[in-house]
Amino acid sequence: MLRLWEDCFVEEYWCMKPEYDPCEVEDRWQRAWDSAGLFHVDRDSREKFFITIPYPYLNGNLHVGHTRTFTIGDVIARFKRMQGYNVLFPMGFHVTGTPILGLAELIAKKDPQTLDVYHRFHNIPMDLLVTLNTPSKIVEYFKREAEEDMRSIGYSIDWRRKFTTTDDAYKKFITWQFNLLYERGFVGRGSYPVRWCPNDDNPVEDHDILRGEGATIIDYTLIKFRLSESGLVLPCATLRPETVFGVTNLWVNPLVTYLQIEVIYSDDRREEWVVSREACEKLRFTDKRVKIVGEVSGRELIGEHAVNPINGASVLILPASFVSPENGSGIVMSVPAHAPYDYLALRDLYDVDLSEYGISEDIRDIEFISLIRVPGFGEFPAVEVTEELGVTDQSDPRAEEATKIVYRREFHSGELTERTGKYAGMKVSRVKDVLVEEMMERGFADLFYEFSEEPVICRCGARCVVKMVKDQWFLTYSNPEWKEEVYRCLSRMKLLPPEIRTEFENKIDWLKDKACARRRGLGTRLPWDQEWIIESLADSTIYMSYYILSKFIATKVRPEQLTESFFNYVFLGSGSVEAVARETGIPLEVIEDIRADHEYWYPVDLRSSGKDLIPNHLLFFLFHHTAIFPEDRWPRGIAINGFVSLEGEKMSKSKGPLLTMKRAIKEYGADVTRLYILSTAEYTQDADWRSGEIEAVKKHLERFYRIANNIINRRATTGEREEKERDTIDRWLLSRFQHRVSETIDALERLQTRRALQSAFYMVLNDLRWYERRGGKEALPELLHTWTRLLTPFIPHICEEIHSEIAEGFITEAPYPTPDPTQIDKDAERREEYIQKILEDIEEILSVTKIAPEKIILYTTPHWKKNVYQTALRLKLQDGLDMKRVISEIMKDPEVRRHGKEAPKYTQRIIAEIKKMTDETAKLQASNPLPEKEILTETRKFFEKELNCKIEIQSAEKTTYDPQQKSRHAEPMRPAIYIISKDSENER
RNA sequence: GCGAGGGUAGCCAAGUGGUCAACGGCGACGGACUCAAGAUCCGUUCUUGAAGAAGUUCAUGGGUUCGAAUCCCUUCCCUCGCACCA
Repeated sequence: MLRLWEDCFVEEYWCMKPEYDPCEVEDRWQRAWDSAGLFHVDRDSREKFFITIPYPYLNGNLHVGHTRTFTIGDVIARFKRMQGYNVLFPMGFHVTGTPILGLAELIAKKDPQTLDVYHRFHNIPMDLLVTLNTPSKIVEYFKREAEEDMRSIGYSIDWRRKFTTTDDAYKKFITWQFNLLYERGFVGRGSYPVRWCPNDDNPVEDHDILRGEGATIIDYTLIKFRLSESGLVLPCATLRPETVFGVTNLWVNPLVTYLQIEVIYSDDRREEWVVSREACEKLRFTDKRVKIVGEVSGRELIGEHAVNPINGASVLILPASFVSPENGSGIVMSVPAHAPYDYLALRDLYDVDLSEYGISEDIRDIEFISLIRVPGFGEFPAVEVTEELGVTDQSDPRAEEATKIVYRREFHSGELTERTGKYAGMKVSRVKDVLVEEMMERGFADLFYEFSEEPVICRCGARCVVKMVKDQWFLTYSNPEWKEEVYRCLSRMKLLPPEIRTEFENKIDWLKDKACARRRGLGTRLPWDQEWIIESLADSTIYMSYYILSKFIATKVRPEQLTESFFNYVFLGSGSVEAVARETGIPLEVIEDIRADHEYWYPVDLRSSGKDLIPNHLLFFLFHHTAIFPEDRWPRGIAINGFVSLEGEKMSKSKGPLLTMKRAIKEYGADVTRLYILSTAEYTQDADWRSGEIEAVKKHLERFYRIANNIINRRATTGEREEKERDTIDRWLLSRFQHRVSETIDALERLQTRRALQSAFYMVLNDLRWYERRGGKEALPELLHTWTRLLTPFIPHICEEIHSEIAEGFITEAPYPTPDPTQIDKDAERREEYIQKILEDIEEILSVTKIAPEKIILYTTPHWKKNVYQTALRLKLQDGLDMKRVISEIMKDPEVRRHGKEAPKYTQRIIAEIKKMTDETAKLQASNPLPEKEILTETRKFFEKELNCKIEIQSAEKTTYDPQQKSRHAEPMRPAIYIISKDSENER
């Protein structure tokens, strides 16, 4: 390697610019890579590595958040490429769905906020921005920009494979895929509750919501009590259907006017219900129809009796102020044993005269019914908790707290009692689903949906509701067998960081069926029901396989030739190639070529992505792969990284603040941006982009360039290099460097770009500081040669630039360094540590004593201490290091005996020190003790330069000058120090 | 509420049983260079210390251990996700 470097140098005239100009350098190398087609990869005999990053959604420019995820991918792609893999790193563009449509509309109507954000934060000139008023113009614009950005930051992407998710060929691919899913039974149809704006007549998404963004849909059970006389249904909404066994009465608010309504089920069953006006409105959006029949005042209901469907018990209807017509049906079932509100409301009535409602019974006679057993509580947990907290009445805010406590305890550790018949002994947490299902079957109950917080207001100003969307198509992710397959897939995958495995497992459990088609937006139509457009997360689950095909589109294959059998053959290997060739008209060799490419490249080895995609895209990515592909084509790895914030603030595409990739590159250059984003945070940690920090990174990179420049320059001007024996310091530098190399590789294998850069960049820079301080020079060219290669995946442009001065060819194609064990020199490392330690000690003494030194004398250890030290080391390695043994050993030595007083003291201290030592170090110290005197003599000049005073080396064995008897402190590896002050009288 | 992750010096952040007063970066301070500033380079940066040392630290309180930032438990706090939306 050194040869290469020299050959090139002696002859060629050095032409590297002394000042680093990122713009010029980066552009030049990007063009060079491109024209050499470095990243256009095809099937060959090498081992492949297929890495993908989720394609960006084109409703804006790429920003520094994308930059993080994509750059991590590029580093791995470049790293693997240099390691000799045939690396495929492709990119496409995601445009299906509604946001681009929405953006086009906003721009078309010149929405001021949108124009402002896209102008200021997305850096689009205003005159151009206003022309982006259709989805296709938006897609065209951002597609061009995104590719340009990714090129100008130096990503090693095979651009021949790019595509857009609305391309005809891609749509064929999606159609094939959905037909397959449908055939294989992964698609279902049913009704679905969604957040809905009645004014827009559309589902609302988070960003459509003005108020109540956090609201989720909660499913209540509606239990149908019936009035004893009229048979009217009094539906009671509850989150705890199991407590139906403990109902003692119902609650109605006497101040509310209820509606009597006719409820018509989709199968034409009819029932008459009594509910609040608000509840009636909510019911309009369910799959039932409602007709108002009349009004009933709360007062009228109170005093009547109703029948509990579960056990036929007759219960009294009582007044309660806590009952709100806004919640549920406006009628509440009362379970005083387990619900603090019910207990309080009942207690509040104890001394109230209810005769105005025609109630003559004594409320105190109502017996509480205990149906849940909880450890730590008696029969009536609600009563206990209420009393404990001292809740005064039903309007006391602490009633809410009491409710939470009881609910939580009962849910997690409660068990149903005999009172519940066949459910006795079941855990509360398990019984709900079973019970509800059974009650629904028997017509005792129904489902009812509510927002977790009210109100939810749409951007149009209307109040949103929960609507049942009928005949919705969905992917049946809840299918346990499907989940089982995904588990199997996951269990064999490499996940980075490893902690995210539980996250994935939890999310697999949690995943329910998911609607996969919408009425609005860009995308592919559902093949068997053209009314619907396939939802955009559903159409981007296995598209990585499409990259393999996309290379052939437009050159060898036309979209209309992409038939079902074509896909079945190239992706699944089913059918015959002859039949496909006949059917499609695609030449047989081309089909076989595509098939072979698929077999070669697939599966995906690593998908690297932001953490926001775990509960959706990445999960679907796994589900669909297991559904469509055979096991050997299932993904092999996923890596997750965190977000990027801007000076502590969250970025937002639609509201700002936002820093685009374009602007970052323009301001700092591609390599600085890469270096910064890779080194600022690791894995799932969020990175905070700070201009102060990136400026510092820029300076570091400039320093790197300067160092390289100096090395090259010096060589070039010196001309011939005299073959010099390597000094210890050269061996030290190269030895340290081997550790840096192995750590960098280890970190990269785990995708720890931050750790990798700490080692490959910052640590090496620091090593160089010491090296230079020690006067090292000779190892620099050799170091530079390997160092640039080590750094190439991170900062490829500057490395190419340096490399072009010292070697032939692209460094991008050069082999990645591997640690060279022959360069590891433990002695050199120990030597430098020894020197550093002495320097530190002297500096510490100087700073404490504030002596201006005239001269410093270093006394090396006396022989007898060396003996003790070696004996202790030997005994440690023989595993018998204790005071007694050491003493008895060393006392055999007459020389030691002569120091009989000091020896035990010293021994004791040295034992503690040596005990802490690793065996490896001990072995080295024992077998190969450092020649201290020799080292110090060699290093004298260095100390003199550093400390700016004279240095003298003496042996403690026989000193020539030691007025303060400092030499008695001398020990092996720790020479005694005596500092002679400039103002000292007793100078020699 | 449920789930996941986290709380380390002025700030960011590494560290998961001894080699840790704790990598690295920022900031701050000192020095070199310069007429000067900036840039650059070198060094210092918990406290105390007139000799290379000692003391007190890693959210909190307790425990395990010869030994804990690191393991176990308590409490407090922070971030993210909880869906049909990319």
